[in-house]
Parts: sequence; C-alpha cells; structure tokens
Amino acid sequence: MQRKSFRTMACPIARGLDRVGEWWSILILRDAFAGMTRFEEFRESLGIAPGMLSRRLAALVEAGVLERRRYSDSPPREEYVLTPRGEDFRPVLLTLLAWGNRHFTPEGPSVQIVDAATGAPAEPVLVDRATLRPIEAPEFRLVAGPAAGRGMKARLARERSRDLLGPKEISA
Amino acid sequence: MQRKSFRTMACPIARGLDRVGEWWSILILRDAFAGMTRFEEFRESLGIAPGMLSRRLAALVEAGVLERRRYSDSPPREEYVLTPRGEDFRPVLLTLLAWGNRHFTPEGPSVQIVDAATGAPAEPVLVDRATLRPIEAPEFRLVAGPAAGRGMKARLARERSRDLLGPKEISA
DNA sequence: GGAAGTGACTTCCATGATGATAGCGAGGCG
DNA sequence: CGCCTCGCTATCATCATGGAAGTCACTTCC
Repeated sequence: MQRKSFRTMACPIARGLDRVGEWWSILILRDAFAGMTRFEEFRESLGIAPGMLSRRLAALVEAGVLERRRYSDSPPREEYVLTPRGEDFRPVLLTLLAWGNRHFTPEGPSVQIVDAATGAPAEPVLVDRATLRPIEAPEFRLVAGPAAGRGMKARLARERSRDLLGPKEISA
Repeated sequence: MQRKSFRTMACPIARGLDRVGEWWSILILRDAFAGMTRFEEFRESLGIAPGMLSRRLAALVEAGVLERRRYSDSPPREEYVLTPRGEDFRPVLLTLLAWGNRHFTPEGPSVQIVDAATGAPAEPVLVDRATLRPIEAPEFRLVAGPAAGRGMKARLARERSRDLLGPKEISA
C-alpha cells in the first residue's frame, strides 16, 4: 500500500510528475532557479522540516534534476545545483507562474516577467519553434508516438474527437 | 501536524501548486483535457482508488478548475468538466509533456505535439505574446509585483544577481 | 582553549494521507 | 425479480509528513 508511483506509466506527463510531482519538490526547484544552492537557504525560504527537505533533495538528485556537490572540505559543506535537466524545467515553472498570477492573486501579481529593456510585463505564450504559431488551435494535435501503449492510445483517441489542443470549440 | 498548505504564500507558483500540486491531481487534469468527464473513466484510466479520486475531484472542483454537474437525473449521474480556469492550465501540461518527452522517454516519445497540417512534430517554446521573443535570455527578468512580500523580494534579489531567466550563463 | 555557533543532516514520533477492498443507493435491463 | 452499472462512501492497514531534538565536523568568539 505504498504511494503509487507514476514511473511505469507510458505518459511523459506522468513520468515527469513521478520525479518532481511531490509536495515541496517544485518549490525547491523554484528556489533553485532563484539561485539558492544550500540546505539552510532552502529550509529557511520554505519553512520546511529538515527531514522533509533532506528526503526531497535526495529524490531530486536521484531524478537527475539537481546535483549535489561538496564545495568545502574543511567544514564539510554541500550544495545543490540545477543540472541541465533541471534547467530545462524552467518553462514549466514559468507557465505555472503565469497561471498562478492569472487565477490566484486577487491582490495583483507578486512576481512578474518583464522585458528587461522596456520594463513592460511579458505575457508568455507557447509557440512552435519552427513556425512561431501558437500551439493551441486545431492547427496542432497530440498524436501517439512510437512508444505509445494501449492506454495512451485510448486517451488520444478521445482527445482527437474533441480537439484537445484547440480552445473554445464550445460553439453550440 | 497536518500537511502544510501553500495557500498563504505570496508566490503564484506556490498558490497554483496548492490547488493542483497533490498526487494525482495533474493526471486527472490531463485526462480531463483528453476529454474524460466521468468518475468511472478517470478511475479506470488512472487505476486510482475510488476514495482518492473522490477527494481529488472534490478538491479540483473546490479550486475552480473542474465543474461538477449532473447530466442525468433518472439514473443520477455526474460529470466533471474543465472550467475556463481549468482550460487555462493547458500550457502547463504541454510544457510538462515536452519536458517529460525530452528527459524520461528513452524508448522515444509516446505522445507528441504535431502540426495538424504537415504532421511535423512541434517544439513548444515560450515567447512573449507582444514581441514574440523567447522568454529566456537576459532580455526578460522576474520582478516583484505590487503584492510582493519580503520573502518574495529576497528570492527575487538573489535571482537578479544571477539572471534567473537567462540560460547558460555558465561561460567559465 | 573552552563555549558557542554554523551547516547539513539524521532520528523519533504523533498524526494525517493513501491504497485496497467492500458496500451502498438509485436506478435500468432482461 | 435478480443482476448489472455508475458514482460514490466506509473501513482499515500502511505510508508519508511535520515538528522537535540530536549528531558531527568543524570555525569563531571571548
């Protein structure tokens, strides 16, 4: 009756969540992106119990998103830095940030992405790198890749009939 | 000793995670995006215990990302559909999907975003809606908004000194 | 040079969260 | 009438979490 793992699911979303989907993990990554590297920094910023932090950091290292390394021997001191895989998580954090700002900050956003030159607030949109077209309309679809199992195909079949990527097709 | 809530934190990422950051919640949303609406569909697709599913659905409804509604009275049947706030979560799922595909599918991606016209796989990138420039370089920064508390400002201060949004400044 | 930090943890424990299974209530189906 | 489906709720063993306190290896203050 252990907590169920998503590791064996074929879905890339499930696979990803298996690594960073636990309570605290994403906030730890957020702080790592903010430049924190040390145990005490994370602990203080998050108000997390040290045991929890220890377990989470170990899991993130195990997942390959953080790297633990000794930066001092005489007082033995460790630090945790983002690996390339961890750095690559940035867009997820930014879209989550934007979503949180849009829906859960009635007092106004506490963090904003701004154009460094003009200071104008940026509005993140997902586009295709090649064509620069926004990924949302019926112009883009999800399809089963080579490694899709039957569960995956079932989900994608439903989706196709409904245009997962297209917004507002509720046109009566 | 209850599980700590992120609700009261000022950070929009924490606020968002407080609503959808629990085990199963995001996978439920994934299935909702795939067109599932009914209890049994979710249960079967996820292999989740009914009690868990019941609590998670209730939490998602409470969070305003799903709406519960009766679609039949004679056999009393309920369905769960995405609200606008839920629909707006799509980019987060897509960036997570892309991250999972890049890092955790050694057998090749099981789901892909493709251009519906050409069939070419799309590569999602975050850009600013107005300027269409990718949100990553030192051209964009995170700044404290009007509602930032001191914890937030501390994090942002560190970040500024390190260029959170800029990738690969590790140039020796 | 002994006392008091500091940083990174580990151990312990009371309690809440999970997962598996069983059951229930309102129908519908044959 | 008996059985099946759907959408749950109830129960209960086990796991994970949070809080406090302790450990270990130094470093610094007085």
